[in-house]
Amino acid sequence: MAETLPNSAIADAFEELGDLYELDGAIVHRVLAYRAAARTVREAPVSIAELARAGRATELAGIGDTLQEKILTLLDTGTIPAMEKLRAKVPPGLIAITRLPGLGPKRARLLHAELGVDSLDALREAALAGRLRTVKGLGAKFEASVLDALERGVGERPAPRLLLPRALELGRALADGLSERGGAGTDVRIAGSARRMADSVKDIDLIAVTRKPVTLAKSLAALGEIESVASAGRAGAKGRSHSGVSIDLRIAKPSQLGNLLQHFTGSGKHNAALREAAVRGGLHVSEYGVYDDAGGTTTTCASEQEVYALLGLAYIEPELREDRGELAAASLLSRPTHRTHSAHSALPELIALPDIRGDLHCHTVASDGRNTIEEMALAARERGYEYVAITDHSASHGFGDDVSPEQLRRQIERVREVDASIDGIMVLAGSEVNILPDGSLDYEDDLLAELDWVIASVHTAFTMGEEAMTERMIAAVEHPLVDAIGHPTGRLIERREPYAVDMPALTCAAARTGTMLEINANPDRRDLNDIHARAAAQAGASIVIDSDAHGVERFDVMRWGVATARRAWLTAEDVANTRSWERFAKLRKQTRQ
DNA sequence: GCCGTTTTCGGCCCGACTGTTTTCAGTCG
Repeated sequence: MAETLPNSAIADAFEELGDLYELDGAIVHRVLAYRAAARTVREAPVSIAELARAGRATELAGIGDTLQEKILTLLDTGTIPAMEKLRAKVPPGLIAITRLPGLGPKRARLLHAELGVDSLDALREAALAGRLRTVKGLGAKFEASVLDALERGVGERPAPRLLLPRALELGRALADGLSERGGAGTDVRIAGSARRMADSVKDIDLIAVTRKPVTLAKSLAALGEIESVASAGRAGAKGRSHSGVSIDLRIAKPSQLGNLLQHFTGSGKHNAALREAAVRGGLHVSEYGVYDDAGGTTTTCASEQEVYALLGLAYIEPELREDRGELAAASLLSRPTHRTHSAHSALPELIALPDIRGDLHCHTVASDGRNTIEEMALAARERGYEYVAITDHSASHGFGDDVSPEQLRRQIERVREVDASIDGIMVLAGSEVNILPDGSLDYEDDLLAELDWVIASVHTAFTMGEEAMTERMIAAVEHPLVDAIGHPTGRLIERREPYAVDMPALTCAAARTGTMLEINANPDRRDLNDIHARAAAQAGASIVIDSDAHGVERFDVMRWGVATARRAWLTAEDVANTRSWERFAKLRKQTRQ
C-alpha cells in the first residue's frame, strides 16, 4: 500500500504495540523491546521504510527479523495484524489510565477485569462510588490518590517543563543558596537532564557533600525559590519550586560522590545500558558503588571518572549519556603504537565554546534587531570573534521589519563602512532570506551575489505537507547563492512542533551541494536539534552554529548551540565556524568560494 | 522481541517508595 512512511509513523506504531502488549500482560522484556525499537526508529538519521525494503533495518540496534517483517507489513498493508488483534482485545482507553501516577499496566488490567473500567471517565466514576477499594490489593488511600490525580488533570496535561537556561539558572540559585547555608565544606552540584544540557527539563537534581547533612537538607525549605518541601533528612530533601518543578536534593558521602553524581546525572537509559554491560563483566553498578561478584566487595568512587574507569570505560561527558552508542565508543581498546600500548576510546573530543571563531547570523535595527551594525560588530569582537555576519530579514518578512532591495543595497554599504572603521573583526554583509512557499527566494540573484553570506530560512506557510515542504527547502539548498539553511525545522521547544520535512532528504541534499545547515543557538530553538545535527554531520553536511542575536547581549546564547552540538557528538572539526574566515571559505560551495 | 566472553536458548539493571500487606507486588526514576 504505502510506498513509504515517515520514521515517526513507524515509531508510533511500535509505541502503541508496546503499550498494548504491556496491557495484555506480555513479559516486560518484549514491551521494552518495542519501546527501544520505537526510539531507535524515531531517532534514525535515514528512512527506516527504505532500509527495511532493502532488508537492512536489522542492522540497527534493537531491530531484529521480526520487527523488520512488521515494518514491511505496515508498509504493504497499512497496519500490523498483531496490533489489530490487540486493539480488539485491549480497550484503548486503558493506555490513558496507565499515564496516571501509581497506575501501571497491572493495576489498569486489574481494574478492567474486576470493575470493567476502560477509560479515565469510567475510572473517575468507579473511584467516586468507592468501588476501587473493593478490589483486592487496593485500598482507600489508593482511591484517594487516583481521585486527586484526576482532579489535578494529570494525564491530560503534560507536566510543566523548563527550558534549559531557566533550569540551569534555578539549579545554580538553589546550589548557591544551599552552599551558603551548609557551611564550610559544602559543595552542591547540578545533576540530571540539566547537566546533560537537554532542551528542557522537568525536575532539578542536586547532589551535595557537606559536613552537616541534616542542616543542609532542612535549609532547602528556606530558599526563596522553593514553594514547599515534602521531606528532609540526612540523605537529602525533596521539594517543589514556585515554577512547579520538582527539586531533588541528595546528600552524598564524599567517598560516594562519584557514584551518586553518575547515577543522578543519568540518563535512565544510559544507566540501564551501563549496568547491563557491567553485569556481563561480573560488576553491579548502583548509586552506592560498584559491587564485584568475584571478590564480593563494593567499591565506592569519589569521582565519576573512577566509576567509568572501574567498568573499563573512558570518561563519558554528560551530554553524551543518552544510550546512543556512547558505551561502545567509550570501551578502552588497547591500540598498539610503535612504542607502547595506550588505552584509547572512540569517543569524540567535543567542541567547546572557545572553539567558535565567528557568528554568522544576527539582526540589527534594519529589521527586527535592537542594535546598530556597529554595536553588534563591537559586541561580537568582545566575544573574541574574528568575523560576524549581519543578516537582517529580507524583502517579504513582514511585521514592518522587511528590508527592501534598495534598503539592502544601502545596508551593504553601511556594513562596508563599519568593517573599514573597526579593527580586530571582519564584518560581513549578509541576509536571512525567506524561502517562499514555492522554494524561490525574495531577492533577485544579482543582489544576493553582492552579499558575503546568505542564510535561507522558512518563516511562512509552516503547515504545508511534508513532500511540498521538502521540495521547497531543497530548492533553496540547491540555489547556488545560498550558503546555509537557518533553523531548518522551525521548532520552538515546548511551544511549536517542527514543520513536516524529510530530514534525511534535506541533509543529503545539503551534503551534496555544500550548503551548510545551521544549529540555531537560540535556546527556544536549538534547531537543528542534537539528533538531526549528528545525522547531518555523519552524512557529510557542514554545520554552522549561530546565535541569531537580535541584540548585543544575545550573542551569549551561542553556548546553547554549542551544547546541542556536543549532544550531537560534534568536534570542532565538524563545525565550520570554528575556522578562520580563510579556512572557512574552503568549505563553502563552489559557487560561493 | 532482541541478542551472543552464558551464541540459536535463556537470559535480559538497580534501588526506593507506597500501600497494602504478615512478606510483597506494583510503580517509578
